[in-house]
Amino acid sequence: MAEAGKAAEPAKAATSMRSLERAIDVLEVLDASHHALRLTEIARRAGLAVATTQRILGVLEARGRVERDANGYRPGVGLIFGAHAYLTSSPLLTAARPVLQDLASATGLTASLFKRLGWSRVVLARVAGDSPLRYELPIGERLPLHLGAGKALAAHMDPAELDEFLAQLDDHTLADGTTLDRDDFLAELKLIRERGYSQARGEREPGMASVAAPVVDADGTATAAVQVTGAQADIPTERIPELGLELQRAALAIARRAY
Amino acid sequence: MAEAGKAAEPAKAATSMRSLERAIDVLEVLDASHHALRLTEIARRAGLAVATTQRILGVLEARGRVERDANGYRPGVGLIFGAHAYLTSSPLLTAARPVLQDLASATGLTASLFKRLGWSRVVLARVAGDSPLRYELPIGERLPLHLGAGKALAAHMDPAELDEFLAQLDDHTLADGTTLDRDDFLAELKLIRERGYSQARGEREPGMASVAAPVVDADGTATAAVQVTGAQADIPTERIPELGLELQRAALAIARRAY
DNA sequence: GAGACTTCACCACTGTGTGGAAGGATGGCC
DNA sequence: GGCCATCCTTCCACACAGTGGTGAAGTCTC
Repeated sequence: MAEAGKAAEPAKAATSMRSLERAIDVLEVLDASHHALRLTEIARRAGLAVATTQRILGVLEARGRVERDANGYRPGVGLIFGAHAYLTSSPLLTAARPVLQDLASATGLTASLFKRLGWSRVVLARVAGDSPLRYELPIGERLPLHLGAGKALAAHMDPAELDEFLAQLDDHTLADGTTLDRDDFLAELKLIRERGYSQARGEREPGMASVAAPVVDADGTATAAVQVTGAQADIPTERIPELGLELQRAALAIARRAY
Repeated sequence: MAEAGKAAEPAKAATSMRSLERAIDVLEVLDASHHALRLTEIARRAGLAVATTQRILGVLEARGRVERDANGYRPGVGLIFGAHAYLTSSPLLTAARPVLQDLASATGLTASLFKRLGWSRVVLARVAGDSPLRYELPIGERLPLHLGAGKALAAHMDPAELDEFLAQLDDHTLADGTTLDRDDFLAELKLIRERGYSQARGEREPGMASVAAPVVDADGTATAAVQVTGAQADIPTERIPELGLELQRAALAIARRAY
């Protein structure tokens, strides 16, 4: 059991602390759905007995981690604190913020930092370049690892992990419709590793382009990456090597301050 | 036992699901501290046995809700999802966003929405007046209920609750150093209730002023509030009644759409 | 290199968390 | 208006998950 259906996570370790584990499952079900869910539905998705699910939700609600109305349960305000605490206490982020600022003003593009989590990446910070509008809270958004700047992270997975990753990716397609060819993909990752930065044009969002470099931590693993994005017109091919270099510098600066 | 030391929460209900309850305690300890904590310290603050605490932290770490390095444990990236899910799925927020936008451009001030949680309030959304919104670290910030716009919420607590609130407030002081006088405070709350909006000048932040109105939900309780803030010079006393009216309109608009 | 501090692994006991089933509540349909 | 289908809630007895003491292994300080 325990299969959430998304298959978006690396293997789940068996552990003691069943109830806690299950509570987190419930929370993840809620986080994944974009609208309110009814008790029965949550129980089904989490693979739990209804009574158990209800008990868990009860506690979570009492603690403000979950809210409910006539339509069912939704994530609750209490969750905000955790995020706020993370955003203010993470050394990675405090290190990255000024660097992103510099990157954005130096290049005129939008600079962002994201971090790997499971088989996806999360946007942790973003600084818009000059183009003022960039409405909304991309922070916390979950993006794929195999598209756009995600490749900078995929390129630095160790082989075993990469296999596992590709295995669960098989049925994905790029935004323009083309299917992902395994060999091409591996070749590109190799190139990224050699060059030290990744680039993408219209992969995740049509008309957009991006360049990204991995931030390697003390262990030498790449769990985060810096990125600049802009309209394809603003990132002509000949500008890419220069941007790549600048991103590597930025990544290094972040790593040095954070770890 | 169970006393976290902060006394910042209303009475904790006794419950089944001990382990989950304790896990949340641990998370709250981490959320409250602005730097990494060691295992022993967390155990102490949460009032738990070290072994227990370690088991909990182990699970949380495996699930990305907690991170750790040589200095101890910190909140983890996983927490971001919850917040993102809340910010995108909350009907209150989707209802409020456009209203805040309007408020900000109509008044030229900064408009924000916050919600009550325990004995404090949390900033949920903020739209800066003229300058297009920079990204919002303030989101998730925890502010007092008895200062500035918090009074709009305090004014609508029921008497029993208000008593409890005042009891745990006794040793607080205003930003300018003056102590809170209970009778004055109650009188002000009464005025706020009658007028429908609250105002403050230099209470929480010197030189700043604010006007706020409560958003009442379906049950008639005020759990959220809208607010505009600006320099004292931008909010002269004669402008306040007009602003108050506008805020009440905004609050009503939000309530209608959200509930 | 001794001392003080951590964190970690182990294990026997007991009380917590479990899930099935039965009782209410609600809503849609004929 | 009555019937059926869903969903939510409450209750209970059992099993096993969670507990916390203890001692070993690790790490930093002076």
